[in-house]
Amino acid sequence: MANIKDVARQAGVSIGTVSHVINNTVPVRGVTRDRVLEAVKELDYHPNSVARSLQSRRTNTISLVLPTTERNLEEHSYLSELLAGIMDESRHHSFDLLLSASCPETEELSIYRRMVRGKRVDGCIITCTKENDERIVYFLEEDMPFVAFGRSNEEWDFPYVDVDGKAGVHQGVRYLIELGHRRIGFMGLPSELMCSRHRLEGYHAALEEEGLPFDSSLVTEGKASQAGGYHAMKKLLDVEPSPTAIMTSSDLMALGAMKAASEKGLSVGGDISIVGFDDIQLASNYHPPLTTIRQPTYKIGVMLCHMLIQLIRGEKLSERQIILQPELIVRGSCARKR
Amino acid sequence: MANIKDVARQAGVSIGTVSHVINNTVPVRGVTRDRVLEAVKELDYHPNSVARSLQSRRTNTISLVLPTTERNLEEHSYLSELLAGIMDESRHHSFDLLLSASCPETEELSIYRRMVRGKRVDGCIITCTKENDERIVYFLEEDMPFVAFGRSNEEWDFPYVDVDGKAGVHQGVRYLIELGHRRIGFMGLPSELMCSRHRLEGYHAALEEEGLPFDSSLVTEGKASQAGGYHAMKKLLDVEPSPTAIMTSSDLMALGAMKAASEKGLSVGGDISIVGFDDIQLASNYHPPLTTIRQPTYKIGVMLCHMLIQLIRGEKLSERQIILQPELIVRGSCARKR
DNA sequence: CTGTTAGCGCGTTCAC
DNA sequence: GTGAACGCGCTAACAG
Repeated sequence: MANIKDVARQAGVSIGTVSHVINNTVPVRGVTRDRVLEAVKELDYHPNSVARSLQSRRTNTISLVLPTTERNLEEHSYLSELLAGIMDESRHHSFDLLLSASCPETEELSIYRRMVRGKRVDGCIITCTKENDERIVYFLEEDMPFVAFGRSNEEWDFPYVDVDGKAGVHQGVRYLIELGHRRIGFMGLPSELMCSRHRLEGYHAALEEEGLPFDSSLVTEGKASQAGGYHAMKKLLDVEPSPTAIMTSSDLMALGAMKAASEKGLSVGGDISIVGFDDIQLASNYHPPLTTIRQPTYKIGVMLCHMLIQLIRGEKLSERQIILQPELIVRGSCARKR
Repeated sequence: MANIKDVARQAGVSIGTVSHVINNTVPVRGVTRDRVLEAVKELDYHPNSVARSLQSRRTNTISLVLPTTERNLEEHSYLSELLAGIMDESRHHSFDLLLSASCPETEELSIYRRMVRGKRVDGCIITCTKENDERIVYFLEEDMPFVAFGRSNEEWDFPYVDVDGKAGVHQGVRYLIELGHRRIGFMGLPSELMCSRHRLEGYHAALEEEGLPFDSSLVTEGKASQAGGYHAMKKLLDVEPSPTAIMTSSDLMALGAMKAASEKGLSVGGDISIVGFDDIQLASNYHPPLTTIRQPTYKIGVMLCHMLIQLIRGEKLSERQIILQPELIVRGSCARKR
């Protein structure tokens, strides 16, 4: 396989000259230039990206790490859209994407250490932020460019994009209240997740705003999967008096909840109302179509990636912390209380 | 950031020795060894993977390229499970995964060229194979290790894992026939995809086996998305006399079809029967639960990755071509014809 | 056992 | 404008 030396020999010039014409780093005389270009074509020469990285100390690669607890990605229901956004944007800037999942067995930070200290990537994107998130501490310590999908400790200054989950849930619950519901259940996420708290706050805020009492037996905590929603729903339906409406924390949970409700003979969007969160592709095509809180997931992916690349390039971010407002999408899974 | 030289200085040994203790390439005396290890710890030294790659001509990275036509990954409904399988297996072998999507705008092969000639990765996984697939030709020409999820031209010898789509569809259609259906529609995929043909063959084979006539107005071709299934279903329901059962080529299509049927006032699993293909997570949790042909997607991901890594390591594959048998999973979306 | 040295392929001064 | 030489951080071959 041809390297820069071969091209130089073939073109009858020196290595330096080849490098210059390839990278447009110094003007080269037309004739010489053409000779080089021709040699490049003839030999089908492509610069060795590894050697380039070694020299330039830049890999042109970013890393996305999914915190995974199970042997599947189901909980990351927004993944395909987020990925699409990240990939489109990174390709647009000629960056590659290294995808990893932290596994249950090995210590989570070890994977980052390998990436960061091993100079495997120029920057990282993380999701599912927690309070006192050790990944953030690590990146900050190491001065590694990164952006997070989600907030963490308020006193920390780091770049992130997040959705105002509190406002989103607030909207959803208020909508349910407007429909006449008084006993409204809430399906939360694992409490270590920051977004879990924000969404719970939204639930509290909406109840308070409307002067409704808080009943802890109407609140569950579980994974953002269908299984999670299914089990949570079973629990909520056993409460007496049982809720007539449920605010969930993810569309997948909502689908699981719908299943549990159907199995109990309840008609969703009739006997019981359910609101999702995310607005994944499926939501609008479900039966009944899911009323949900929309997150612009694709766009978030684009933003995250764009911010990270700016960071890597040493450019200043116009906004270091971005909080997007989600939007209530009314479809068919909710009904006026009867 | 510390490099091998710093460690050597700190430990009072030469860089060669440091390299040896790190890589266990040559036995080193206990005392020296310990001194080195201590220095490594003190400086929090991690070998620079780029430099390593340059030297070893191995990147320990594999690449998965998704052929994407749209700005999202919806058609790759099996993606999250396939990815999970690939990631688990690659991590298990300490390989990283570089994820790319070919975009509509740029020529598809250019992305591979950059990967292959630029020595960016040690091997590739491709999906959605076609006839005369130019990616396969390229990898073969370049002698680049790769495995495909799907077959291509029969005369080509390359490693792949595939599912016997013909047998799968055959099973599904036979099942529908056994339920008494006589007018059975088939939703195919874009015809350039190899799996599209195999599945269509299964449809033909089943009809023939049972002596049922083929009616081309009952066959559609479209994307493996909900939208694709939705539109296909609308078309099929307009045919006179309309089909009482539909065999689809993907679960997502089936869900879209179910939506279209519901909108027409048809009850799925009652008035009309629908069979999916894939058995994604959602299938069993849908309402009604989807009868489908199961592909072991996670396992396929593991196998693909494992084969590729064996190839990269120069090991012999026990099986170069693997065709898995799919399995009919009977759930609630089909009923006896009435 | 340990140290020295020559590349891996490329970008980049600095002379010419 | 162009070319020679050095160095990025590491491994491997060879000497000691």
